[in-house]
Amino acid sequence: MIAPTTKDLAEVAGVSLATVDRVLNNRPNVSSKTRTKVQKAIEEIGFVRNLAAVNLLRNRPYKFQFMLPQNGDQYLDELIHAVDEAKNALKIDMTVVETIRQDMRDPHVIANYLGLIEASDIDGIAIMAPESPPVRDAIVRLQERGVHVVQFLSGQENFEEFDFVGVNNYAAGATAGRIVGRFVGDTPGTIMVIADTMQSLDSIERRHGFDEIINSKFSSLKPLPSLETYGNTERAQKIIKNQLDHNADVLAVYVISSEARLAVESIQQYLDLKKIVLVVHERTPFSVAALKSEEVDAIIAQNPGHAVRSALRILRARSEERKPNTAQESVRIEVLFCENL
Amino acid sequence: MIAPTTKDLAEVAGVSLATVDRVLNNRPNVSSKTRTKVQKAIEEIGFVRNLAAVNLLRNRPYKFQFMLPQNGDQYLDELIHAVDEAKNALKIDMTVVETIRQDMRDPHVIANYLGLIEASDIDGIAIMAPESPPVRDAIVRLQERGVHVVQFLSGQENFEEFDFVGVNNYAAGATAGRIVGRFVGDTPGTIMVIADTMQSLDSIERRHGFDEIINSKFSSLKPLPSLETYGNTERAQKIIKNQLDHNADVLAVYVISSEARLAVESIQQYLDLKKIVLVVHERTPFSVAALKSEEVDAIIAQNPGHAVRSALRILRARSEERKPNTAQESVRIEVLFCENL
DNA sequence: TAATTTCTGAGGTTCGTACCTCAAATTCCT
DNA sequence: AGGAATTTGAGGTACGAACCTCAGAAATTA
Repeated sequence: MIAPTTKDLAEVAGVSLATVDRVLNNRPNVSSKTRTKVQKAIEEIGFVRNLAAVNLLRNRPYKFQFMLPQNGDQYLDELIHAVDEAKNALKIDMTVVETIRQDMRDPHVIANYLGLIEASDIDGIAIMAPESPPVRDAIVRLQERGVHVVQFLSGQENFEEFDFVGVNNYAAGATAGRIVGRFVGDTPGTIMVIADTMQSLDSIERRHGFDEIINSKFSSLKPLPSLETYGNTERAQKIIKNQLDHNADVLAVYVISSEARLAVESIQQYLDLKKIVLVVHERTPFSVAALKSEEVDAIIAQNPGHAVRSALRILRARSEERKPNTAQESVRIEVLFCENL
Repeated sequence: MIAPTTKDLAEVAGVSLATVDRVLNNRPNVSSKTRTKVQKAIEEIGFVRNLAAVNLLRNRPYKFQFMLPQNGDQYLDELIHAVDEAKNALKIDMTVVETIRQDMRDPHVIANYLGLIEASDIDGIAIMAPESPPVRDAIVRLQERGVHVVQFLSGQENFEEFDFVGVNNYAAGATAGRIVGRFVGDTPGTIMVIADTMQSLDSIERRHGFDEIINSKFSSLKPLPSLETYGNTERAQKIIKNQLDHNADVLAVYVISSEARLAVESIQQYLDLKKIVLVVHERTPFSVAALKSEEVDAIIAQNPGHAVRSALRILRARSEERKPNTAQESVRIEVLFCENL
């Protein structure tokens, strides 16, 4: 029942400890015959490296970074807080985490920063940056230099080849659609959709998922064209008012962006939030308060703490040349009402 | 930046390594003056045991048990599956997990089994057993014998003093109430509530939470008295039919138990599931299929994989004399629609 | 066959902590 | 002050894997 060691492995394989070591650590000068012999023995006795021993010998903490946006509102604060919590929890775990803030508006700045990172600086990085070709290339090169990368919450397209932590935004939008549809009931009317910007992949995917459900399941409802606030209150109010002037029958509002405050505070000027169905994304002090006061009807959220830990587990696994546990690492689309906060 | 070792600690405290060892491992024959000196040094330099070294030296896997019910349906299968998955994931982690099945109907059998466990047998156990005084006592004594215990999903009352993994059932019931209320809309009518048994604390708490929300927020709806199936199909059908005969205006059904199949299949005989609002607990193949076919409108779930990992992390932390990370270990009340499965 | 290259084995050291023994120093008690 | 009890120090071993060196065996080439 006791775990086999390299010594047992050597014995079973009929080779010396030195050879076992050469095979396990991919050192040169091993005949392919010997190599297979050892590998067969590994299978046979179910040998697994003793991580404690490896880490002890390593005697250097794993160093990971989180690259977060420079600008944001409450959801960004939540993320930063989640990273800080992880820092404390990982003190015992030979892991050092630091947060880097980047202006995400210019992909070249991001790509440039990534281009300067060497494997000797950090073991891995979790990147929350909008999709863009320069960033994508920088990530690929970064990985080639031996730095492990996790796409964090906001991903590059086609992330099969990268590790990704975050929700399926299409499904998140669809979930929002389901809730809006069911909560509104049978009354025909329109739905306002507000985003920070529709440039980002996240917003686009959420919008697609939302429309798909509304159109297929709740055809008495009509989603209006997306409004983009660009983080500007005046603009937000103007375009909202404009859309309302042309659509008197708005029954629901779906706020697509992760930061809901600006949008919600803007529509509040023109609509009675208690009379319409309002679905937003992400749990923040603002959205929670609005949910409790029943102005917001549901929050679609991805748990930042979970996401951060998940990213760290993946980076850790990659650094130790293990496969991440995929079952554990998928971030759930949470639906929050005021009862299950 | 490099982590301080016991050697550094000894130096700062102005004592020998042997004394540091005596303090760290609570050995006798240390003057209180010396003890405080060392403890102050620990604070000062922020010393933390190097877990890798401890585990290496320990050279024995942590052994944990999950005590699950003997009888159950699909949710039990999910739990067992989750434990099995954890087994594989933890091979690398010096952790051995085994599953024990117990007939949960007789508390004395459970208490008796727990009474035979010694700290030399296992390091910790996650117990999923209904509330009862003999079990409660057995757990207390088990802990006194040095075996770490986690209440798993189903807890003894007043679990402040015990570690508990699972959702707040009052809140889970309230969430179900919220969904039922919002999905039904304004039509007045009654709600059928079906449980396996109302003997268990879980069911009672869920029912309370459910009633609280329905009565306070959706007063046009009237929850009917709980029906108890006792896991018997014939009985279920009989009592359901009986209640329907006296209440023609059933608009919704809330299935309280973790195993929804029996109840849902029974009401299906008498009601068109697509016409009523149906909320059930726990994600199982059955409930997922029913959700997809839109017979079930929402699933309130606690993720078994998450719960299992959480229980194991707590047991591990306790075994290593660490504080569990409470933020991470709370199990969320998940709300599942067919879009966010 | 001899010279050369490639492979394998034996043995040592290191990481940080736990646990051990034994001697020496300090305190306590009469 | 003397003896006993308590407290402290010095030093060792062990855990499992990574990495090192060096000698010698085996295979390959000339």
